Amino acid sequence: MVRVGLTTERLAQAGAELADEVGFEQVTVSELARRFDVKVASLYSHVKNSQDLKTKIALLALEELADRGAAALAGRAGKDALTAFANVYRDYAREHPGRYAAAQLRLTPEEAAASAGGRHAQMTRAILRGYDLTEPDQTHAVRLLGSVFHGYVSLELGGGFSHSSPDSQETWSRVLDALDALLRNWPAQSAQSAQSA
Amino acid sequence: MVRVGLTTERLAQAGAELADEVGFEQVTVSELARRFDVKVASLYSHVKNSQDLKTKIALLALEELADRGAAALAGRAGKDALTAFANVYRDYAREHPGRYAAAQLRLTPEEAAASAGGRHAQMTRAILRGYDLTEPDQTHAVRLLGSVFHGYVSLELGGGFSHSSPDSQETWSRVLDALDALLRNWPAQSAQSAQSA
DNA sequence: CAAATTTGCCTAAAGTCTTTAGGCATCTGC
DNA sequence: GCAGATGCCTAAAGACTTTAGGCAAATTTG
Repeated sequence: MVRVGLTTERLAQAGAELADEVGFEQVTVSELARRFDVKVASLYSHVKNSQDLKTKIALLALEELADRGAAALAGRAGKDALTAFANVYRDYAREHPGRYAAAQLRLTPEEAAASAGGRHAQMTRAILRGYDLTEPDQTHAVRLLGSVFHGYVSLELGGGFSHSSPDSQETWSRVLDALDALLRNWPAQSAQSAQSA
Repeated sequence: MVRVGLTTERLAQAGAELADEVGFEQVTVSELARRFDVKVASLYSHVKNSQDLKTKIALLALEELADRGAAALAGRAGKDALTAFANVYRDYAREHPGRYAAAQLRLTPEEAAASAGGRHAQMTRAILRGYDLTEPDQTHAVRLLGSVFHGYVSLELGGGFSHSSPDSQETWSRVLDALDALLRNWPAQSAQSAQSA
């Protein structure tokens, strides 16, 4: 009975690799046990259940993504920062599709609070320092950027932009141009949206 | 042995309702059988397997969404069309979260071709008729709109915008204002993105 | 209208994954 | 080196998936 040295962290790490290989949906406690050449029940000392394992993979991915974002943002401002940060998301999703899917897992409020989610929001807000936005427009813009990054990457990963021209890279560049232009020239509230608000 | 009259369509329909109630991930052939008060194996005459069931729910959702989009677009143009179409996505996701999740299922190229996906793209392109964009900018804009709609709705559904001010409705209105402004004033390709392309 | 055929739902069974309970061997600290 | 804690094990039950083969109800046909 040789001990292989399971820990929660190693399981999350191996789970993340598994997710990238077979897809986050296909990550299973059983498959993970197989990879460690260990019986399934053994994992339950380190992980509460299957959901818990998935949550830990999600938290890992959020941390990695936040670390990369912070590195990309260091010493950059304005459009340069915007582009670098956006590319972090896109590149991460392409390199680690399973982890990226994991990062999309719906967390409970407590898990979310303990996650790197706050860092992500802070970093997005930091990008906006290079533009001239005050509250509440800044928050609107943070949410817009999050939506575009996530939405684009997620559609691209789903194959939405393949097999059609122009290629996805070109659109991505132009979308970032467009966002930069929009942030430099953020429109005042329209009469229409004023009545609905 | 009373026959309850199972058909593929009724299964997809009931599956869609189940998805809205318990979440798309939790949709299971077994649970569906229970709801029809029928043995599990009986469903396998109407549906190839679990994946096939999910695909059929996804196709149903895509059709419904396209139908609503078409209705919303009729007789509208410009920002009016943009807003109406965007609200279709958001409202559908809020009314039918399970179906909306289903619509995000990754389809095979054949399934995708047979889906309402093409209608969605056509309708988004129709919105842009109210703005002065020529190819390839039109395609870039189609992809941007898809990204924002999907990204926003998906983050909102995940609870990303709750418990913080301003409320999500206000941001949504301002995001649509911003997109309208952007489309009316689409930026030329920047020097930066020109070199990368 | 009855016989023949098709169709729909059934029973049975095997495989996989999840999760809990309890046991023994291996480490750790004194 | 011993006592206790820890780590991985066996065993077992419950749920979902999927296939194979059967009987009865519906439909087609003469």
